Amino acid sequence: MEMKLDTMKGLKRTHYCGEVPLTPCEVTVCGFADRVRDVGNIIFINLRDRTGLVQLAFNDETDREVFAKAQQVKGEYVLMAHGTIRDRDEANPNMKTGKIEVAVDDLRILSKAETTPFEVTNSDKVNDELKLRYRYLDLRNPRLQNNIIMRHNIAKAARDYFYKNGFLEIETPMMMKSTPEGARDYLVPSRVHKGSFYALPQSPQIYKQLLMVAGYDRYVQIARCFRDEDLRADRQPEFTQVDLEMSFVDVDQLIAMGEGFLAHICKECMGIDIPLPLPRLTFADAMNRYGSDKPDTRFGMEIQDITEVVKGIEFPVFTGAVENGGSVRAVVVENGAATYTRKEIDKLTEHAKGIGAKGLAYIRWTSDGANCSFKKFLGEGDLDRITNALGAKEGDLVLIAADKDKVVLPVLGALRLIAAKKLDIIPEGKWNFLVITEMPFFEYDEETGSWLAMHHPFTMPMEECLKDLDSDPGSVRAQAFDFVLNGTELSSGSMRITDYELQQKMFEALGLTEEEIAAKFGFLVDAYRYASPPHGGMGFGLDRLAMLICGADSLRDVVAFPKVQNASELMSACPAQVDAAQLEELGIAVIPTEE
RNA sequence: GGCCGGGUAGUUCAGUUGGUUAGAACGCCAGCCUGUCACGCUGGAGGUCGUGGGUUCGAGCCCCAUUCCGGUCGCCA
Repeated sequence: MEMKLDTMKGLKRTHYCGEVPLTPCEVTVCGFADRVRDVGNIIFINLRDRTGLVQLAFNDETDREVFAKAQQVKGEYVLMAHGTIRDRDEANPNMKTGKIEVAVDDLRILSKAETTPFEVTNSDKVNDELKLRYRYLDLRNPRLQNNIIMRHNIAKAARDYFYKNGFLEIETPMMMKSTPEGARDYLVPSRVHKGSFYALPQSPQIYKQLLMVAGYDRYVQIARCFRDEDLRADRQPEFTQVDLEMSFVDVDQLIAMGEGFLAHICKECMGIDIPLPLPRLTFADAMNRYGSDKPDTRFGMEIQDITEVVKGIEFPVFTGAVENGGSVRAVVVENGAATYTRKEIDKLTEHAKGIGAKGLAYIRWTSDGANCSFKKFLGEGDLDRITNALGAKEGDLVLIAADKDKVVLPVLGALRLIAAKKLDIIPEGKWNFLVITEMPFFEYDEETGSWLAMHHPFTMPMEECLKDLDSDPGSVRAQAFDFVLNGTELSSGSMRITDYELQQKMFEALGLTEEEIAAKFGFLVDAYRYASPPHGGMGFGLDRLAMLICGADSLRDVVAFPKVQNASELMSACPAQVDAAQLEELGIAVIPTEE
C-alpha cells in the first residue's frame, strides 16, 4: 500500500522528547521512531531526539484513524505527534521520561526510512567500517550524540573562559605558506599562480605571534589544523585546537592561564573541582620516573635505576650498557604479574625490541621463589640485593633493560603502560593533570646528524641555558611546557623568542642558512625588528580533551565526520581523483603510480 | 613503509580432520496478541563465505597473491 507522507501543517514542536513535563498537559514532540511495540490493540512507540526518549501510546478503541497510522510506523521513521501527557500504568525506571507517556491524538509521518544497514541504537559491536560508511546513521546513536554535544559544551566553556579573561577571537588564514619543518603539509594548488601552492595550517603559530607583534595582546581561536601524517586512535589528519597567545606574561603566568582553563572545563562540563596549581614535573624527571614525556600518574610502578646495585654482576648486557654510558633500569610490575607465562613475557620482549631495546631481562617472583633470566651470572646474595633495592615482593615481575638512557627509558615506560593495561590496574574516574616543564630545546636527529627544534624554532630557551647554546646544545632547555592528562598530551605551549638577534642565533644553531631563514620565515623575523611585547601561548587539543572527558577510546567518537587510518573518509569516499580539466586548469600533471 | 589481528545472511557470530542441503541470535517480511518497555507467540524470506588464482575427486576450512578495516612501530617542528 503506497503511503503518503504527512506535513507539519498546524503543528509546532512544544518540547524535546527528553524534556517533556512529567505532569498532565498537551505537547507536540518530534523525532525518530526508536522502537515500535505492537501489542495488539495497543501500540507503543519510543520517540527519540537528541535529548532522549518519550513513549507514545496509541489505542485502537480511542482513535482508530490515529491507530491505523501508528501501525504503519517502522524503525527510524521521522514522526511528529501531538497528544496529552499522562502517567503510565507502570513506570519504566530506566528511562528519564519513564513515568509518563504521550496519549497521541495526532500523528504525522514526516519521512519514511528504509531498513537501516545496522540497528542505530544497538550498534556497539557493529563493524566500524560499516558505521563510518553510514556515519549519518551512527550519529543518531545517543552515545555519539551525547559526545558531540559534550564537545560543543567544551568549546562553549572554552570561549566563555577566554572571553572572560579578555581574549579576542581572531581568525587566521586557512591557506598559508608551506613551512615544511616537522609534519608534512597538505598542499592547495593555485589556479592563478600555476605551479605554486598554499598549505593548510598545521597550527596558527606564526599568525598568532604576529598578532602579538601587532598589539592584540590576547588572542584565542578554536582553530582547525592539518597534518599529512599517518593516523592513530588519538590522531586525526585534521583536528581542532583551542589556540591562544598572550602578551606581557612570563611562563608561569602563561601556565596559570592554561590551568585555569582546564579547571574551568572540568567544572563546567563535569562538575569536577580540580585543585590548582596542577602538579609539575620537569621533562627530565618525567623521563627518569615514567619513561615518557606524557606520563600516566594514575598508578605507580615507576622506573628505578639499579645501575649501582648491579655493579659487580658480570652480566655482559649490563656491563656493556654501562661501558657505553648507559644504565640499568627496572620496573616492578605488581599485582601478581609473576604468573605471566613465558609466552606473555616473550611478547613483552618483542614489544621492547620493537621500540629499540636489544632485549629484556626479568625476575619472576612466584610462590616457588624468585626466578631470574640472568641467573647464571649472579653471585651469592645478588638476587636479594636487587629485589630489596627495588622493593619487589612475591607475586611481582621485575622487567630490566640495560642500554643508553635514550633507549632504556622509553622502553620501560612503554612496558609499564602495557603491563598496567593488561593487569587492569589503572583506576577509572581519576583526573591526573600534570604540567611537564623545562622541555629540551633541541632534539638530535640521528639520520641527518643535526639538531632539530623539539617544539618549534621560535621557542624561548631558559635564560640559564643561553650560555650553553654552542657548547652543549643537548642540555639547553626551553621555556616550553606540556599539559598532560592521564597519559595523554593535551597541550603544548611556550614563551616565544621576541629578540631579533637571539632568533637569528637559534636559527644558526639549527643549521639554517640566511637564505633559508629569509625564504621560510623572513616575514616573521622581520616583524620582530619593529618591537614586540614578550609573549607566549599554547594550543589545547579539543578533540583529545573531548575524548577523555567523554571516556571514549578513539577520536572518532568525538568527531562528527572522522577519517580512517589511511586518512580517507569512508562516507564520501575522499580523497578522490578529479577531472583532467580541473587538473589542467591548475597546471598539474599526475604521475601515474607504478603497478 | 614494517609488524600483528580481522573480513561467513542486513547485523553480531559459530562452522569439527578438507566431505551431503553453511547454522544461531538479533534485525527484516507476514499473521496472532489490550499495557508493552530488549514485549510475546507462529511462520517466512534472506549467503558470489572480501576478491583473484592454485592444490584436491571435493575448499568457508590448506597454499599464494591482492584488497578493505582495526591496532601498533616508523612518522607526528
